[in-house]
Amino acid sequence: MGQRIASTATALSNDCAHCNLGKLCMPIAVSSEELEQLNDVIQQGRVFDRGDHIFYQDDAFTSCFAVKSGSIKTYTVSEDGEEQVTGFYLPGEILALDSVSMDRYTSCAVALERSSVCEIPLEKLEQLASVIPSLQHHFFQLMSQEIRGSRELAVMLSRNSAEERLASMFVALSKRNERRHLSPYQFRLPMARADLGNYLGLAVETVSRLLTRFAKQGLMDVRGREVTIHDLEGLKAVVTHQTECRHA
Amino acid sequence: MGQRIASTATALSNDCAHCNLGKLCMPIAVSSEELEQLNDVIQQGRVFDRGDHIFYQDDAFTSCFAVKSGSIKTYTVSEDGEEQVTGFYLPGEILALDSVSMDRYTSCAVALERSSVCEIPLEKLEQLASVIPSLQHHFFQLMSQEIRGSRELAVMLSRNSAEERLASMFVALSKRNERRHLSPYQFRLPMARADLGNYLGLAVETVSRLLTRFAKQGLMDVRGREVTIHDLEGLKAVVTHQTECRHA
DNA sequence: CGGGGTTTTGAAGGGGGTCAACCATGGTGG
DNA sequence: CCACCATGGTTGACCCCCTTCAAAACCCCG
Repeated sequence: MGQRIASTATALSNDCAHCNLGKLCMPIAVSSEELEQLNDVIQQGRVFDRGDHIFYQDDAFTSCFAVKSGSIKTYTVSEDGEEQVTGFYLPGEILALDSVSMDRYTSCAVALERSSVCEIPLEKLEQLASVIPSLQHHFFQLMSQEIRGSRELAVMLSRNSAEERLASMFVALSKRNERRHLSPYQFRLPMARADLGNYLGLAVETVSRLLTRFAKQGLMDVRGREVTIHDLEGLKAVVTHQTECRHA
Repeated sequence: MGQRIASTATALSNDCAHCNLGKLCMPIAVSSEELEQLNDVIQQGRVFDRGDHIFYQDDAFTSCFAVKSGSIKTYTVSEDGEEQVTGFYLPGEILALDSVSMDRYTSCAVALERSSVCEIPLEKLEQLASVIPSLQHHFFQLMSQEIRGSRELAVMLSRNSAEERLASMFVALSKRNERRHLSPYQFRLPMARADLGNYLGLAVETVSRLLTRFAKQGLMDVRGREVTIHDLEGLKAVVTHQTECRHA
């Protein structure tokens, strides 16, 4: 590992070595020379305001994106204009891996709050990955994880009740915050209830009703966008215990 | 039992260049020298009988597998013993891409009929992919497609009615048969109704009821395992037209 | 303070799950 | 060759979870 403390390093840390995320998105052991090459490929930290789009569905595909700060929502628009939320991305996570095999983006990506995003041009990345085996390996891993994640989501959406889906979502959000060394018990909800419902295949009303139920059960609490999880284990129990709860 | 491609001289084609699938699973332009290297990596055509397992959940992960003939079902087993079907794989398709980032397989894989399967040791493949850029590129594409496929599945399972899910499944099966240059209108259903239902998040009874409904509507027909699609466009219409059908 | 979007709450109705029974099919052994 | 049984598939009745429709409450910012 190289030295992390450099006198010239600023809050604007304009390369992967000094990214405040540590190596969350690129946790690979690369030499400093290789890291330099990676920096030539990755364009650091473009900023998007709330509501700004990183890319639109059917735009020509060129790059994947890593979230540096803030949060991003991806969604598709069907021919009848219906919006379908396909994912939420937090710092350290990578967007558009599902578009790699297409020449156009398969979804829109919009900032849910002021966010900073690094661009990873795929062509250059592939060239570099041929030269740095560990980088190739890492991208295989990343994509494989993405496959597993989507597959687990599919299973959850097909088998679990509304209650289980929502609990599972908050458990996942909690876990993702912990990964970033933030509190798994208290965090800001980046998306609206409607987005949550849309993503989970539930009506907004159902989401709302369940959140009040969770609150009454002492599991968690959402005031506006401020989430407080009182009983993480209890939430996890809701996810797995298929419909065993009595609603007295 | 009456499989078309079966018993004749397929055992002789012991390399990718002469595989009767053409380049369905490895549609890359590689030189003959490179193809030879690929053959050194890929172990051709091990045969599994109906019910045989290619791998089990939690086995040490070493390889992905390409289906050469037959059909494979993947499924997970939860701690309470429930089986969850996660995928069906036909000739030219690749299994276990979701386990690449794990040291153990995340699901079981079992042959639904007598099947032949090529083994692709991942470590060797990664080494080769570093040397052959088009191979690396192809695997990125493959995995990206897998991500997109799972994500589409998730959306379908979360938003579509039972009718739409099942219609969508048969449209997909039809497409996959067409890809293999087989009839998109007439094929053998490799899996049981229960597997279909489990995969789609439906009760067996629902699958059965819908199939008889589709038959009454003149859309398609399933006698035992023999599928005949009478009105492919009609089926596609069922998938997209969210709940517009009148059930007279 | 007022307006629009978001969230919550209530009532009603349907899609699909569950339970239960019946039927079809094919493999097996006498 | 057929009786037998096991597995898989079909059909019916009932009921509950979740969606839909409707409206009130809330909240954030101008």
